Amino acid sequence: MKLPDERAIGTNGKGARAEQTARRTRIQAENSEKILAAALEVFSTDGFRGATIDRIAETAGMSKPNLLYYFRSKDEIYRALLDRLLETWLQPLHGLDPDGDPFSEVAAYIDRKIEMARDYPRESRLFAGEIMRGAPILGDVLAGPLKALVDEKSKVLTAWAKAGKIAPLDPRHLIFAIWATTQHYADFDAQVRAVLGDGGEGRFADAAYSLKRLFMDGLRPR
Amino acid sequence: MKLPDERAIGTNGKGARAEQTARRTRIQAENSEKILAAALEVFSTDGFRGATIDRIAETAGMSKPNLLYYFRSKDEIYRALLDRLLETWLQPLHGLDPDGDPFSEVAAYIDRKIEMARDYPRESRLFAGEIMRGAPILGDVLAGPLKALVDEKSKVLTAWAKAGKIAPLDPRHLIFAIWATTQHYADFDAQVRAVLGDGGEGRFADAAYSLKRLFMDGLRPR
DNA sequence: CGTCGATTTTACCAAACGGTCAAGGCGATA
DNA sequence: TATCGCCTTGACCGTTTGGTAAAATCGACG
Repeated sequence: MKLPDERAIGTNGKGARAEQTARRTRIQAENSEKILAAALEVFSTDGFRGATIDRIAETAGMSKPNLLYYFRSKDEIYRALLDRLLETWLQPLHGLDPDGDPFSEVAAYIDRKIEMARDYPRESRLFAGEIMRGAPILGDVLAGPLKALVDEKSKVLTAWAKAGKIAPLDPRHLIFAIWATTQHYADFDAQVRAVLGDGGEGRFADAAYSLKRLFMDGLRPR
Repeated sequence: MKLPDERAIGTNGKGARAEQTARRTRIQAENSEKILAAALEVFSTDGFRGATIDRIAETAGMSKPNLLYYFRSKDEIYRALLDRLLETWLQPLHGLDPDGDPFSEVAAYIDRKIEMARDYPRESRLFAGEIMRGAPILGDVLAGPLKALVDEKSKVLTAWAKAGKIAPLDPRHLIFAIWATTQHYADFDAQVRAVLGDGGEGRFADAAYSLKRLFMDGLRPR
């Protein structure tokens, strides 16, 4: 998924100075990676406005002008981060198989989303921060590709409901519920740990188990 | 609920200059209110680090030095906001009645939380931002009063489960699920609107309905 | 091992930032 | 309406911020 790049208009098409080089070097690959990793750390906790280039540079272990040799601006780093995260982020929903068993599919989707909350909490928080400030960068992606994907999978869920295989819930709100509950364990980790108290070690496994029970059978005793 | 106030140590106990006055005036009440309202707007979208006093002052329609006559620092405004929000925020959970009917109680709780997401989205985002950056201010409150409240209500849910009135889910993860799904409609409003497409007018009512169905009966068809 | 492009650094800039200060304007009360 | 204390302001300060310019250094390759 490609983010629209306004640099393409009105410039020579070249980005940061490092991109004006004859070919991409080993050092460029390494340092760009270090910068993106550091930026993920900083942006995910301080948000776009609260993050500073100095801090990202410090976290990446290099000087600010050196960082700006690889990315022309704070904005460019932020966009690069979002851009390369998008695919990863939507992959689990893509995997929802219309031909599979509805309950296995939903359970597997919950499992994958909980794994992502556990393994990529900073990515989750980066997205959350972008959405919470009104999605100024991702707005078009949400209304375009994301909506399209949700619409597609909603049809699958509706078909399952029509076939009597699952309860006839609004599929979009069901998807929201899965997103919300799973990402909660990444975005609100501080709260989850505080409430669960010391340890809370198995919180992701426990969450996956509880959520699957909840989504399958709800609270009604059987 | 009172936030610890480190100003109390090492100072004369007086806060901003407006607090050194003989008694609280009408103008003080009005302007403090205007400032807190503006600060809520700014902090909830830009986060603590991203928010600036200038912007808050501008939003409140007054000069920066004038604002600083009522609050000594950015930090003090932020703490004041969180402090007066805490009670409001936890009230719905307090209302969960051990003597009520389990299903009515949970349904009512979901309804109240969705109402709050609809009516106080900025408050929701303010809290979310504080938690997402690791709860540096609210940490003690989460591990103290909040954990205590959750523990208390968890006992209620566990008792209901033991009596066979609801399914035996981990009560804390159930509470997390209710928090996550309801606050999602405030914190991720931009995404919800984008996915639902034009209108999305009835989204809060639809969400309340879908969530209650989901939490009651889950996906299993009956 | 010399060369030339790639990389890094030092020094710097203008604007924005959090916050202070002293002086002047205003409003409630007598 | 005069007074006194509350309120507001403009000017200012040191620091941080996003970003630039040019010189110095590095390193891959012939």
